[in-house]
Amino acid sequence: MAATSATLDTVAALAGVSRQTVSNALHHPDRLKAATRDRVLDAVRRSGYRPSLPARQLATRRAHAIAVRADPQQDGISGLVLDTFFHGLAEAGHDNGLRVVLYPAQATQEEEVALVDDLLHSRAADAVVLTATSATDERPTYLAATGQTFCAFGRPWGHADAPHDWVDVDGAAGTTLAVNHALERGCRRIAFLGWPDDGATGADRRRGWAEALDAAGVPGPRREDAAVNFAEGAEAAARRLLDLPAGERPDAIVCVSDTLAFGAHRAAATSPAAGDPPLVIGFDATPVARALGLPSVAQPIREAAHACLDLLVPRLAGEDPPARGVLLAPSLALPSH
Amino acid sequence: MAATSATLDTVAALAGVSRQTVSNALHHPDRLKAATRDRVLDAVRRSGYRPSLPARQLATRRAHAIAVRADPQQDGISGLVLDTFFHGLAEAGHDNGLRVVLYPAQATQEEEVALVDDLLHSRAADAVVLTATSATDERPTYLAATGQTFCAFGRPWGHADAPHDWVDVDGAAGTTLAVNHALERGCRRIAFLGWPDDGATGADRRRGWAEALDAAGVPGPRREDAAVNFAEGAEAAARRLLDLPAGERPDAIVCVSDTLAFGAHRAAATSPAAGDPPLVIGFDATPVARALGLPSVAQPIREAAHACLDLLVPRLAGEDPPARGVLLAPSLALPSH
DNA sequence: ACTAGGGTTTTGAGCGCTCAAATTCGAGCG
DNA sequence: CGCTCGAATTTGAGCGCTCAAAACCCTAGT
Repeated sequence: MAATSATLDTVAALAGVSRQTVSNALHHPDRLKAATRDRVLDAVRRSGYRPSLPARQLATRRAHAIAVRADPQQDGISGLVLDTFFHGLAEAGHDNGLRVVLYPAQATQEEEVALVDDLLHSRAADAVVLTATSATDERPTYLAATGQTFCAFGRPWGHADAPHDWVDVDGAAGTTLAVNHALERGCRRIAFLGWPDDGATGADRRRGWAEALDAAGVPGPRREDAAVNFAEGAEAAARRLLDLPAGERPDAIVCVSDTLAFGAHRAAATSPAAGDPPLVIGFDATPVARALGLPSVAQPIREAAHACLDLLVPRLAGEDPPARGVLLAPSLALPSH
Repeated sequence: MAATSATLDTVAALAGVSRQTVSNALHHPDRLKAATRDRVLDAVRRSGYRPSLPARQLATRRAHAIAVRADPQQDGISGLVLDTFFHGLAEAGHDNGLRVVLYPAQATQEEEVALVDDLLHSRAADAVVLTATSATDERPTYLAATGQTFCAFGRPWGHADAPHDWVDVDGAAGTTLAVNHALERGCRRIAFLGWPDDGATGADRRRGWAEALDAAGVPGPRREDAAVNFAEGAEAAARRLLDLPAGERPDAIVCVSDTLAFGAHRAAATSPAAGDPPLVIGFDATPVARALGLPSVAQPIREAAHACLDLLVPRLAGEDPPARGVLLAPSLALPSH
């Protein structure tokens, strides 16, 4: 309508009240007499007023935004998880009046920390959501030390009771689900196909497998093998398992990722079949697992994003959130038919 | 250092100059005498000064940010494309002093347009990058009509010479690459597996296939079939092609997506092999294609993101960008071994 | 009628920056 | 040696909002 967009003063003049009254009508309607409020809100409508975010940011000294890292790329079959996380964040942020700003991943941790520091100090964001955390990650330590507000997606593996907020998915619970599913399907020799490195995430998932077998009191030797997230390697590793003598040949393979499950599936399909092909179970419920018809552990990514905001929102309001860390339970995605 | 963070005035006092001189040292170093500039910059360093983004936004009436939609989810095997696009945007934005803010996809186009309108008017962003555009998309029309600054990732299919900036990947060129690769490998009966709908993107890719065959002057009947982005359907469709009599059976299948390629690959593997299995070529170069060892057309997503900014940056500066639309050439990703 | 007292509304003072206009400085020239 | 002119720097004003405190207005109590 107007040549230049409406401001509080414009609306105030239109409604015959003061600037502050308009602000109150918008943010503290209870402070106003009903008649005034309605009159003002009507003026707001007629003028097409839109509050200026920058002005609000400046006055309140808050960005009303959170930052999250944009990863350059995701290897392996498990992509698209981050997409979902971003959307969840944007959605939950929107519900809380927080925008989500992306920052590009940097080559080194130092650069990244500097960039985050900058975002926070220049008031482009009030808090950061850290993704892709690992045991050797310096970022949480630094951010915590400098008193920044943040929430990590990933447990503070290295530092057991690190003093910061985090959200994670219970990997062990996921593999336990997988094992129990295999048991229900009548499998008894349930092998594990993991990652060769000793990363915390992989160890956690392996533990869930081992504990589930313990709990079920399954006898017999326990087989496992490992490969990096690469289909060929996984296929070879799975084949080693399947080439075991008939009595020891696994009838199920619980995999630490869908990439490995993909490899295992190929091995199973081409293995000199002695009876039924083994049940292969993946992790991450990617479209690949779905396409192959493999069961796969599904992480509640959207919920994780919302959980991050549930921690961050009170924190930004100066209150303590209900918990320091949130551990979410995954589910098992079964093939649709 | 300081209890409250440094501002221009803090630094100015420290360096014994005025506020504006500090600002100039930062943004227009040429306006200052070298000695002054150095002295000021030193003071900036010592004070740990960080410019306040909101203050700058308010004064310049620009957000120095662009908005992009966070999709709830991507169906099919082609995920991760968006991840890469986001990262490219964040990266290119960072290089141009623009932040990237995410907005959650809305249920309806009206809601989405309203949200975008809000972002732009509240000065949370100066421009929008539209993704997932289609022929029936009202968003470009509306944004153009209201004079908003934006760039679409996807050609303005419906409206041939729509008056807005866009970036897209040349799908026809991609399938042409695929056909030529198949020809080089000695294939002569090159079929096409497309989508059943008459979407512009699918039609474009199909055209590339047809034209490449024309150009090569390949004789014989031209076979094609279609399926939605779903592995089972694709497998069935591919099987129909492969069940053709020996002389007509395709020796290569160019697919409109990796999801379809995946299905075709399965059909090829189980088909009553008459000679060599057919060459299956996918589209999008997802990890699945890589894992299966299929060639696949790779879209230059990162470049597309950068191209969007190359259009938007001049536009935001009030100049005309070098071109209205940018059509990027894809490449063919061959299996690594 | 007169004044507390509460609820309602307005005023004043910035938040930290950038623009434009005004001022000061310093050399070059007659 | 004063004067002009351009370069270097400063000043003033304001971007549009929120906070706190002040001013206002009414109703109830005596």
